[in-house]
Amino acid sequence: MLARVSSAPTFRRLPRAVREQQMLDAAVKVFSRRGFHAASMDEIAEDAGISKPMVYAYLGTKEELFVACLHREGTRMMHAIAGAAAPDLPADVRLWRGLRAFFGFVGAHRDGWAVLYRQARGEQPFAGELAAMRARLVEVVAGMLDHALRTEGRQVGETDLEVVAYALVGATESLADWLADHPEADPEKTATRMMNVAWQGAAQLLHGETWRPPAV
Amino acid sequence: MLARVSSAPTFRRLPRAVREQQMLDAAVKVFSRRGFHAASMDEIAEDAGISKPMVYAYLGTKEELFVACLHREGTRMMHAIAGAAAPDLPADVRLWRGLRAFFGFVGAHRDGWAVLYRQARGEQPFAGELAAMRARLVEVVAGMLDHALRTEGRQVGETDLEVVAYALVGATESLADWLADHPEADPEKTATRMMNVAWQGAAQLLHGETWRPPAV
DNA sequence: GCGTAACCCTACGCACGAGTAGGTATGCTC
DNA sequence: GAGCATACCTACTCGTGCGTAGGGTTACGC
Repeated sequence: MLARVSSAPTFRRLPRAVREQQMLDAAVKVFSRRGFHAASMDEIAEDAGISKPMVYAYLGTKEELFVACLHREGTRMMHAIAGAAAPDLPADVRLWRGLRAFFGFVGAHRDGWAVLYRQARGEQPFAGELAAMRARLVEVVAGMLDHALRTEGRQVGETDLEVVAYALVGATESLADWLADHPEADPEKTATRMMNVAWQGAAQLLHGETWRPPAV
Repeated sequence: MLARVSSAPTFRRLPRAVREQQMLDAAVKVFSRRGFHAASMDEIAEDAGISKPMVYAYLGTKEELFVACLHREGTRMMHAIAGAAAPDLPADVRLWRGLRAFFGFVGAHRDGWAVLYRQARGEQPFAGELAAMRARLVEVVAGMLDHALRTEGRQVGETDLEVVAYALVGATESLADWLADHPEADPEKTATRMMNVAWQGAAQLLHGETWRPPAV
Protein backbone atom coordinates (compact mmCIF):
# COMPACT_ATOMS: atom_id res chain seq x y z
CA MET A 1 0.00 0.00 0.00
CA LEU A 2 2.37 2.65 1.23
CA ALA A 3 6.04 2.18 0.68
CA ARG A 4 7.96 1.91 3.93
CA VAL A 5 10.08 4.87 2.89
CA SER A 6 11.90 6.59 5.70
CA SER A 7 11.15 4.02 8.36
CA ALA A 8 13.58 3.96 11.25
CA PRO A 9 15.48 0.72 11.88
CA THR A 10 12.10 -0.75 12.99
CA PHE A 11 13.18 -3.53 15.31
CA ARG A 12 10.15 -5.51 14.32
CA ARG A 13 9.94 -9.26 14.05
CA LEU A 14 11.44 -10.07 17.40
CA PRO A 15 11.45 -13.62 18.78
CA ARG A 16 8.44 -14.67 20.81
CA ALA A 17 10.17 -14.82 24.20
CA VAL A 18 11.26 -11.19 23.92
CA ARG A 19 7.87 -9.93 22.82
CA GLU A 20 6.15 -11.79 25.65
CA GLN A 21 8.31 -10.06 28.22
CA GLN A 22 7.62 -6.67 26.61
CA MET A 23 3.92 -7.40 26.74
CA LEU A 24 4.08 -8.46 30.36
CA ASP A 25 6.03 -5.33 31.21
CA ALA A 26 3.37 -3.19 29.56
CA ALA A 27 0.55 -5.16 31.15
CA VAL A 28 1.98 -4.83 34.65
CA LYS A 29 2.40 -1.12 34.12
CA VAL A 30 -1.11 -0.53 32.81
CA PHE A 31 -2.84 -2.86 35.24
CA SER A 32 -1.07 -1.24 38.16
CA ARG A 33 -2.16 2.24 37.09
CA ARG A 34 -5.70 1.58 35.97
CA GLY A 35 -6.80 -1.59 37.72
CA PHE A 36 -7.93 -4.77 36.02
CA HIS A 37 -11.26 -3.65 34.60
CA ALA A 38 -10.34 -0.11 33.65
CA ALA A 39 -7.23 -1.29 31.83
CA SER A 40 -7.85 -1.88 28.14
CA MET A 41 -6.14 -4.44 25.99
CA ASP A 42 -5.67 -1.74 23.35
CA GLU A 43 -3.67 0.39 25.76
CA ILE A 44 -1.54 -2.54 26.83
CA ALA A 45 -0.84 -3.48 23.24
CA GLU A 46 0.01 0.09 22.31
CA ASP A 47 2.28 0.44 25.33
CA ALA A 48 4.07 -2.74 24.36
CA GLY A 49 4.57 -1.36 20.86
CA ILE A 50 2.60 -4.16 19.26
CA SER A 51 -0.91 -4.75 17.94
CA LYS A 52 -3.68 -6.33 19.94
CA PRO A 53 -4.01 -9.67 18.15
CA MET A 54 -0.39 -10.38 19.01
CA VAL A 55 -1.20 -10.11 22.69
CA TYR A 56 -4.06 -12.56 22.27
CA ALA A 57 -1.90 -14.91 20.25
CA TYR A 58 0.87 -15.02 22.85
CA LEU A 59 -0.72 -14.48 26.23
CA GLY A 60 -4.40 -15.27 25.68
CA THR A 61 -7.41 -13.45 27.06
CA LYS A 62 -7.37 -10.51 29.42
CA GLU A 63 -7.83 -12.72 32.47
CA GLU A 64 -5.06 -15.06 31.40
CA LEU A 65 -2.81 -12.07 30.81
CA PHE A 66 -3.49 -10.77 34.28
CA VAL A 67 -2.77 -14.15 35.81
CA ALA A 68 0.48 -14.28 33.86
CA CYS A 69 1.44 -10.90 35.38
CA LEU A 70 0.53 -12.18 38.80
CA HIS A 71 2.68 -15.24 38.38
CA ARG A 72 5.71 -13.47 37.05
CA GLU A 73 5.73 -10.78 39.72
CA GLY A 74 4.82 -13.25 42.45
CA THR A 75 7.58 -15.72 41.68
CA ARG A 76 10.07 -12.88 41.28
CA MET A 77 9.18 -11.69 44.74
CA MET A 78 9.25 -15.13 46.28
CA HIS A 79 12.65 -15.82 44.78
CA ALA A 80 14.01 -12.54 46.05
CA ILE A 81 12.90 -13.40 49.56
CA ALA A 82 13.78 -17.06 49.57
CA GLY A 83 17.22 -16.41 48.14
CA ALA A 84 18.05 -14.01 50.95
CA ALA A 85 17.24 -16.05 54.06
CA ALA A 86 19.17 -19.27 54.50
CA PRO A 87 17.22 -21.66 56.75
CA ASP A 88 20.08 -22.41 59.15
CA LEU A 89 20.43 -18.89 60.51
CA PRO A 90 18.90 -17.69 63.78
CA ALA A 91 15.31 -16.50 63.49
CA ASP A 92 15.92 -12.80 63.93
CA VAL A 93 18.63 -12.74 61.27
CA ARG A 94 16.42 -14.68 58.88
CA LEU A 95 13.56 -12.29 59.53
CA TRP A 96 15.84 -9.33 58.99
CA ARG A 97 17.24 -10.62 55.72
CA GLY A 98 13.80 -11.60 54.47
CA LEU A 99 12.42 -8.18 55.24
CA ARG A 100 15.35 -6.44 53.65
CA ALA A 101 14.93 -8.50 50.49
CA PHE A 102 11.21 -7.87 50.46
CA PHE A 103 11.45 -4.11 50.79
CA GLY A 104 14.25 -4.11 48.26
CA PHE A 105 11.96 -5.87 45.82
CA VAL A 106 9.10 -3.46 46.40
CA GLY A 107 11.39 -0.48 46.00
CA ALA A 108 12.66 -1.83 42.70
CA HIS A 109 9.35 -3.13 41.32
CA ARG A 110 6.69 -0.69 42.47
CA ASP A 111 4.40 -1.53 39.57
CA GLY A 112 4.62 -5.23 40.23
CA TRP A 113 3.86 -4.64 43.87
CA ALA A 114 0.84 -2.52 42.99
CA VAL A 115 -0.57 -5.19 40.71
CA LEU A 116 -0.09 -7.87 43.29
CA TYR A 117 -1.38 -6.18 46.39
CA ARG A 118 -3.48 -3.24 45.36
CA GLN A 119 -5.33 -4.59 42.32
CA ALA A 120 -5.59 -8.35 42.62
CA ARG A 121 -7.15 -8.38 46.06
CA GLY A 122 -10.47 -6.88 45.08
CA GLU A 123 -11.18 -8.92 41.95
CA GLN A 124 -12.91 -12.21 42.56
CA PRO A 125 -11.20 -14.28 39.89
CA PHE A 126 -7.75 -13.57 41.32
CA ALA A 127 -8.31 -13.03 44.99
CA GLY A 128 -7.85 -16.76 45.60
CA GLU A 129 -4.57 -16.88 43.75
CA LEU A 130 -3.32 -13.97 45.83
CA ALA A 131 -4.62 -15.30 49.10
CA ALA A 132 -2.69 -18.51 48.50
CA MET A 133 0.54 -16.62 48.01
CA ARG A 134 -0.12 -14.58 51.09
CA ALA A 135 -0.92 -17.71 53.06
CA ARG A 136 2.46 -19.15 52.12
CA LEU A 137 4.14 -16.04 53.50
CA VAL A 138 2.10 -16.19 56.69
CA GLU A 139 3.04 -19.84 57.06
CA VAL A 140 6.73 -19.06 56.74
CA VAL A 141 6.54 -16.32 59.34
CA ALA A 142 4.50 -18.49 61.68
CA GLY A 143 7.06 -21.24 61.24
CA MET A 144 9.84 -18.89 62.21
CA LEU A 145 7.98 -17.73 65.30
CA ASP A 146 7.19 -21.29 66.27
CA HIS A 147 10.80 -22.32 65.84
CA ALA A 148 12.00 -19.45 67.98
CA LEU A 149 9.45 -20.37 70.62
CA ARG A 150 10.46 -24.00 70.79
CA THR A 151 14.09 -22.99 71.08
CA GLU A 152 13.10 -21.13 74.22
CA GLY A 153 11.11 -24.08 75.47
CA ARG A 154 7.82 -22.24 75.24
CA GLN A 155 4.66 -23.01 73.31
CA VAL A 156 1.63 -21.13 72.02
CA GLY A 157 -1.72 -22.05 70.49
CA GLU A 158 -1.76 -22.55 66.74
CA THR A 159 -4.38 -19.89 66.14
CA ASP A 160 -2.42 -17.35 68.18
CA LEU A 161 0.63 -18.07 66.11
CA GLU A 162 -1.27 -17.71 62.86
CA VAL A 163 -2.89 -14.46 63.92
CA VAL A 164 0.37 -12.89 65.07
CA ALA A 165 1.93 -13.90 61.77
CA TYR A 166 -1.02 -12.31 59.97
CA ALA A 167 -0.52 -9.09 61.83
CA LEU A 168 3.17 -9.01 61.03
CA VAL A 169 2.57 -9.67 57.35
CA GLY A 170 -0.10 -6.96 57.30
CA ALA A 171 2.21 -4.46 58.95
CA THR A 172 4.88 -5.30 56.40
CA GLU A 173 2.53 -4.82 53.48
CA SER A 174 1.42 -1.52 54.90
CA LEU A 175 4.98 -0.29 55.12
CA ALA A 176 5.53 -1.54 51.57
CA ASP A 177 2.68 0.69 50.45
CA TRP A 178 4.22 3.55 52.35
CA LEU A 179 7.51 2.85 50.62
CA ALA A 180 5.84 2.70 47.22
CA ASP A 181 4.38 6.15 47.83
CA HIS A 182 7.68 7.63 49.06
CA PRO A 183 10.20 7.14 46.28
CA GLU A 184 12.86 8.95 48.25
CA ALA A 185 12.66 6.52 51.15
CA ASP A 186 15.36 3.92 51.69
CA PRO A 187 14.18 0.29 51.54
CA GLU A 188 16.82 -0.84 54.01
CA LYS A 189 15.85 1.77 56.55
CA THR A 190 12.23 0.82 56.12
CA ALA A 191 13.14 -2.79 56.82
CA THR A 192 14.93 -1.68 59.98
CA ARG A 193 11.85 0.16 61.13
CA MET A 194 9.74 -2.89 60.49
CA MET A 195 12.11 -4.99 62.54
CA ASN A 196 11.73 -2.54 65.38
CA VAL A 197 7.99 -2.91 65.44
CA ALA A 198 7.73 -6.59 64.60
CA TRP A 199 10.62 -8.15 66.35
CA GLN A 200 10.36 -6.12 69.52
CA GLY A 201 6.70 -7.02 69.87
CA ALA A 202 7.18 -10.63 68.92
CA ALA A 203 10.17 -10.97 71.23
CA GLN A 204 8.07 -9.78 74.14
CA LEU A 205 5.41 -12.32 73.32
CA LEU A 206 7.98 -15.04 72.95
CA HIS A 207 9.23 -14.29 76.43
CA GLY A 208 5.76 -14.71 77.81
CA GLU A 209 4.94 -11.08 78.33
CA THR A 210 1.32 -11.00 77.28
CA TRP A 211 -1.08 -8.09 77.46
CA ARG A 212 -4.49 -8.60 79.05
CA PRO A 213 -7.56 -6.42 78.61
CA PRO A 214 -8.33 -4.12 81.56
CA ALA A 215 -11.66 -4.41 83.36
CA VAL A 216 -14.09 -2.75 80.90
CA MET B 1 -52.29 -2.19 30.50
CA LEU B 2 -52.70 -5.17 32.76
CA ALA B 3 -54.93 -4.83 35.79
CA ARG B 4 -52.98 -5.26 39.02
CA VAL B 5 -55.32 -8.08 40.05
CA SER B 6 -53.89 -10.32 42.73
CA SER B 7 -50.97 -8.11 43.61
CA ALA B 8 -49.56 -8.68 47.07
CA PRO B 9 -49.54 -5.71 49.48
CA THR B 10 -46.79 -4.22 47.24
CA PHE B 11 -45.03 -1.87 49.66
CA ARG B 12 -44.25 0.44 46.83
CA ARG B 13 -44.17 4.21 47.05
CA LEU B 14 -41.91 4.47 50.05
CA PRO B 15 -40.48 7.82 51.14
CA ARG B 16 -37.22 8.84 49.57
CA ALA B 17 -35.06 8.52 52.68
CA VAL B 18 -36.03 4.88 53.11
CA ARG B 19 -35.43 3.97 49.49
CA GLU B 20 -32.05 5.66 49.54
CA GLN B 21 -30.93 3.51 52.44
CA GLN B 22 -32.20 0.38 50.71
CA MET B 23 -30.28 1.34 47.61
CA LEU B 24 -27.12 2.01 49.59
CA ASP B 25 -27.48 -1.34 51.34
CA ALA B 26 -27.78 -3.09 48.00
CA ALA B 27 -24.92 -1.09 46.52
CA VAL B 28 -22.56 -1.88 49.39
CA LYS B 29 -23.44 -5.55 49.08
CA VAL B 30 -22.93 -5.75 45.32
CA PHE B 31 -19.81 -3.55 45.24
CA SER B 32 -18.23 -5.61 47.99
CA ARG B 33 -18.81 -8.86 46.14
CA ARG B 34 -18.05 -7.82 42.58
CA GLY B 35 -15.81 -4.78 42.81
CA PHE B 36 -16.58 -1.36 41.37
CA HIS B 37 -16.31 -2.08 37.67
CA ALA B 38 -17.77 -5.56 37.62
CA ALA B 39 -20.80 -4.44 39.59
CA SER B 40 -23.69 -3.41 37.36
CA MET B 41 -26.27 -0.77 38.13
CA ASP B 42 -28.94 -3.22 37.00
CA GLU B 43 -27.91 -5.73 39.63
CA ILE B 44 -27.83 -3.09 42.35
CA ALA B 45 -31.28 -1.83 41.35
CA GLU B 46 -32.69 -5.33 41.28
CA ASP B 47 -31.17 -6.17 44.64
CA ALA B 48 -32.71 -3.03 46.09
CA GLY B 49 -36.09 -4.05 44.71
CA ILE B 50 -36.36 -0.97 42.53
CA SER B 51 -35.79 0.01 38.90
CA LYS B 52 -32.62 1.56 37.61
CA PRO B 53 -33.86 5.10 36.85
CA MET B 54 -34.80 5.44 40.52
CA VAL B 55 -31.21 4.84 41.51
CA TYR B 56 -30.06 7.52 39.09
CA ALA B 57 -32.73 9.90 40.30
CA TYR B 58 -31.76 9.54 43.95
CA LEU B 59 -28.07 8.76 44.13
CA GLY B 60 -26.74 9.89 40.75
CA THR B 61 -24.18 8.15 38.56
CA LYS B 62 -22.31 4.98 39.38
CA GLU B 63 -19.30 6.88 40.68
CA GLU B 64 -21.43 9.10 42.86
CA LEU B 65 -23.21 6.05 44.20
CA PHE B 66 -19.91 4.44 45.10
CA VAL B 67 -18.73 7.57 46.83
CA ALA B 68 -21.99 7.66 48.78
CA CYS B 69 -21.32 4.10 49.95
CA LEU B 70 -17.79 5.07 50.91
CA HIS B 71 -19.01 8.02 52.93
CA ARG B 72 -21.74 6.16 54.76
CA GLU B 73 -19.55 3.25 55.74
CA GLY B 74 -16.59 5.47 56.48
CA THR B 75 -18.44 7.79 58.82
CA ARG B 76 -20.15 4.85 60.50
CA MET B 77 -16.76 3.37 61.21
CA MET B 78 -15.23 6.62 62.37
CA HIS B 79 -18.14 7.24 64.72
CA ALA B 80 -17.86 3.74 66.15
CA ILE B 81 -14.20 4.31 66.90
CA ALA B 82 -14.40 7.90 68.08
CA GLY B 83 -17.34 7.18 70.36
CA ALA B 84 -15.41 4.45 72.13
CA ALA B 85 -12.19 6.20 73.13
CA ALA B 86 -12.50 9.23 75.37
CA PRO B 87 -9.47 11.48 74.96
CA ASP B 88 -8.68 11.81 78.67
CA LEU B 89 -7.86 8.15 79.25
CA PRO B 90 -4.33 6.72 79.33
CA ALA B 91 -2.94 5.83 75.94
CA ASP B 92 -3.09 2.06 76.29
CA VAL B 93 -6.73 2.10 77.38
CA ARG B 94 -7.65 4.42 74.53
CA LEU B 95 -5.85 2.18 72.08
CA TRP B 96 -7.59 -0.86 73.50
CA ARG B 97 -11.06 0.67 73.29
CA GLY B 98 -10.46 1.99 69.83
CA LEU B 99 -9.31 -1.39 68.61
CA ARG B 100 -12.21 -3.16 70.25
CA ALA B 101 -14.67 -0.77 68.61
CA PHE B 102 -12.94 -1.13 65.27
CA PHE B 103 -12.98 -4.92 65.24
CA GLY B 104 -16.55 -4.87 66.48
CA PHE B 105 -17.49 -2.70 63.51
CA VAL B 106 -15.75 -4.95 61.03
CA GLY B 107 -17.37 -8.03 62.52
CA ALA B 108 -20.80 -6.45 62.21
CA HIS B 109 -20.32 -4.77 58.80
CA ARG B 110 -18.20 -7.13 56.77
CA ASP B 111 -19.57 -5.83 53.47
CA GLY B 112 -18.89 -2.25 54.41
CA TRP B 113 -15.35 -3.15 55.38
CA ALA B 114 -14.81 -4.97 52.10
CA VAL B 115 -15.98 -1.98 50.09
CA LEU B 116 -13.79 0.39 52.02
CA TYR B 117 -10.55 -1.51 52.15
CA ARG B 118 -10.61 -4.17 49.49
CA GLN B 119 -12.32 -2.38 46.61
CA ALA B 120 -11.73 1.34 46.95
CA ARG B 121 -7.96 1.08 47.22
CA GLY B 122 -7.32 -0.09 43.70
CA GLU B 123 -9.58 2.30 41.81
CA GLN B 124 -7.99 5.64 40.92
CA PRO B 125 -11.03 7.86 41.40
CA PHE B 126 -11.51 6.78 45.01
CA ALA B 127 -8.06 5.87 46.20
CA GLY B 128 -7.52 9.46 47.28
CA GLU B 129 -10.70 9.57 49.31
CA LEU B 130 -9.65 6.40 51.07
CA ALA B 131 -6.07 7.43 51.60
CA ALA B 132 -7.32 10.55 53.36
CA MET B 133 -9.41 8.51 55.77
CA ARG B 134 -6.52 6.21 56.39
CA ALA B 135 -4.22 9.15 56.94
CA ARG B 136 -6.56 10.46 59.62
CA LEU B 137 -6.34 7.12 61.39
CA VAL B 138 -2.56 7.05 61.11
CA GLU B 139 -2.44 10.56 62.50
CA VAL B 140 -4.55 9.59 65.49
CA VAL B 141 -2.34 6.60 66.26
CA ALA B 142 0.82 8.64 65.79
CA GLY B 143 -0.62 11.25 68.13
CA MET B 144 -1.23 8.65 70.80
CA LEU B 145 2.28 7.29 70.47
CA ASP B 146 3.74 10.76 70.63
CA HIS B 147 1.70 11.61 73.70
CA ALA B 148 2.83 8.45 75.44
CA LEU B 149 6.43 9.25 74.54
CA ARG B 150 6.31 12.76 75.90
CA THR B 151 4.77 11.48 79.10
CA GLU B 152 7.88 9.39 79.53
CA GLY B 153 10.11 12.30 78.68
CA ARG B 154 11.37 10.73 75.49
CA GLN B 155 11.25 11.88 71.90
CA VAL B 156 11.46 10.35 68.45
CA GLY B 157 11.77 11.61 64.88
CA GLU B 158 8.56 12.54 63.15
CA THR B 159 9.10 10.11 60.30
CA ASP B 160 9.77 7.27 62.71
CA LEU B 161 6.54 8.01 64.48
CA GLU B 162 4.58 8.10 61.24
CA VAL B 163 6.08 4.88 59.99
CA VAL B 164 5.41 3.00 63.20
CA ALA B 165 1.83 4.24 63.13
CA TYR B 166 1.58 3.07 59.53
CA ALA B 167 2.77 -0.37 60.50
CA LEU B 168 0.28 -0.60 63.35
CA VAL B 169 -2.61 0.49 61.15
CA GLY B 170 -1.54 -2.03 58.51
CA ALA B 171 -1.38 -4.83 61.03
CA THR B 172 -4.83 -3.90 62.27
CA GLU B 173 -6.28 -3.92 58.77
CA SER B 174 -4.71 -7.26 58.11
CA LEU B 175 -6.32 -8.73 61.21
CA ALA B 176 -9.60 -7.16 60.14
CA ASP B 177 -9.36 -9.05 56.88
CA TRP B 178 -8.62 -12.20 58.81
CA LEU B 179 -11.66 -11.53 60.95
CA ALA B 180 -13.83 -10.92 57.90
CA ASP B 181 -12.79 -14.30 56.53
CA HIS B 182 -13.37 -16.13 59.84
CA PRO B 183 -17.01 -15.52 60.78
CA GLU B 184 -16.67 -17.72 63.84
CA ALA B 185 -13.89 -15.59 65.29
CA ASP B 186 -14.55 -13.24 68.19
CA PRO B 187 -13.90 -9.54 67.47
CA GLU B 188 -12.93 -8.85 71.08
CA LYS B 189 -10.41 -11.64 71.15
CA THR B 190 -8.98 -10.40 67.88
CA ALA B 191 -8.60 -6.97 69.41
CA THR B 192 -6.75 -8.51 72.34
CA ARG B 193 -4.38 -10.27 69.99
CA MET B 194 -3.73 -7.02 68.18
CA MET B 195 -2.94 -5.29 71.45
CA ASN B 196 -0.43 -8.00 72.18
CA VAL B 197 1.45 -7.41 68.98
CA ALA B 198 1.06 -3.67 68.75
CA TRP B 199 1.32 -2.48 72.28
CA GLN B 200 4.09 -4.80 73.32
CA GLY B 201 6.19 -3.74 70.38
CA ALA B 202 5.38 -0.09 70.74
CA ALA B 203 6.00 -0.19 74.48
CA GLN B 204 9.47 -1.55 73.88
CA LEU B 205 10.19 1.23 71.45
CA LEU B 206 8.82 3.81 73.82
CA HIS B 207 11.22 2.61 76.48
CA GLY B 208 14.11 3.09 74.15
CA GLU B 209 14.74 -0.54 73.26
CA THR B 210 15.55 -0.25 69.60
CA TRP B 211 16.66 -2.98 67.30
CA ARG B 212 19.72 -2.47 65.13
CA PRO B 213 20.69 -4.38 62.01
CA PRO B 214 23.49 -6.93 62.47
CA ALA B 215 26.70 -6.67 60.45
CA VAL B 216 25.75 -7.83 56.92
C1' DG C 1 16.33 -19.19 -4.44
C1' DC C 2 12.24 -21.06 -2.88
C1' DG C 3 8.90 -22.95 0.43
C1' DT C 4 7.14 -22.55 4.79
C1' DA C 5 6.46 -21.23 9.27
C1' DA C 6 6.52 -17.67 12.38
C1' DC C 7 5.59 -12.90 13.07
C1' DC C 8 2.53 -9.05 12.50
C1' DC C 9 -1.21 -6.01 10.83
C1' DT C 10 -5.98 -3.49 9.74
C1' DA C 11 -10.51 -3.72 10.37
C1' DC C 12 -14.34 -5.55 12.04
C1' DG C 13 -18.53 -8.20 14.98
C1' DC C 14 -20.80 -8.27 18.97
C1' DA C 15 -22.21 -8.08 23.78
C1' DC C 16 -22.67 -5.65 27.81
C1' DG C 17 -23.81 -2.00 30.60
C1' DA C 18 -24.20 3.20 31.72
C1' DG C 19 -27.43 6.55 31.42
C1' DT C 20 -32.17 8.59 29.54
C1' DA C 21 -36.72 9.63 27.33
C1' DG C 22 -41.21 9.71 28.10
C1' DG C 23 -45.11 8.13 30.35
C1' DT C 24 -48.11 6.04 34.46
C1' DA C 25 -49.90 5.67 39.07
C1' DT C 26 -50.47 7.15 43.89
C1' DG C 27 -51.07 9.71 47.82
C1' DC C 28 -51.35 14.34 49.97
C1' DT C 29 -53.39 19.10 50.23
C1' DC C 30 -57.16 22.24 50.36
C1' DG D 1 -62.72 15.24 44.62
C1' DA D 2 -59.56 18.12 41.72
C1' DG D 3 -54.84 19.30 41.26
C1' DC D 4 -50.18 18.49 41.75
C1' DA D 5 -45.92 16.80 43.25
C1' DT D 6 -43.54 12.76 43.89
C1' DA D 7 -42.64 7.96 43.44
C1' DC D 8 -42.09 4.69 39.90
C1' DC D 9 -41.81 2.07 35.42
C1' DT D 10 -40.67 -0.01 30.52
C1' DA D 11 -37.97 0.38 26.83
C1' DC D 12 -34.78 2.41 24.50
C1' DT D 13 -29.73 4.76 22.66
C1' DC D 14 -25.08 4.62 22.31
C1' DG D 15 -20.27 4.23 23.59
C1' DT D 16 -16.68 1.24 24.84
C1' DG D 17 -13.78 -2.52 24.67
C1' DC D 18 -13.11 -7.71 24.29
C1' DG D 19 -11.98 -10.95 21.05
C1' DT D 20 -11.31 -12.45 15.93
C1' DA D 21 -11.35 -12.99 10.77
C1' DG D 22 -8.51 -12.84 7.17
C1' DG D 23 -4.59 -11.41 4.93
C1' DG D 24 0.45 -9.45 4.42
C1' DT D 25 5.61 -9.80 5.16
C1' DT D 26 10.11 -11.33 6.82
C1' DA D 27 13.57 -14.73 8.10
C1' DC D 28 15.24 -19.31 8.22
C1' DG D 29 16.01 -24.11 6.53
C1' DC D 30 17.49 -26.87 2.67
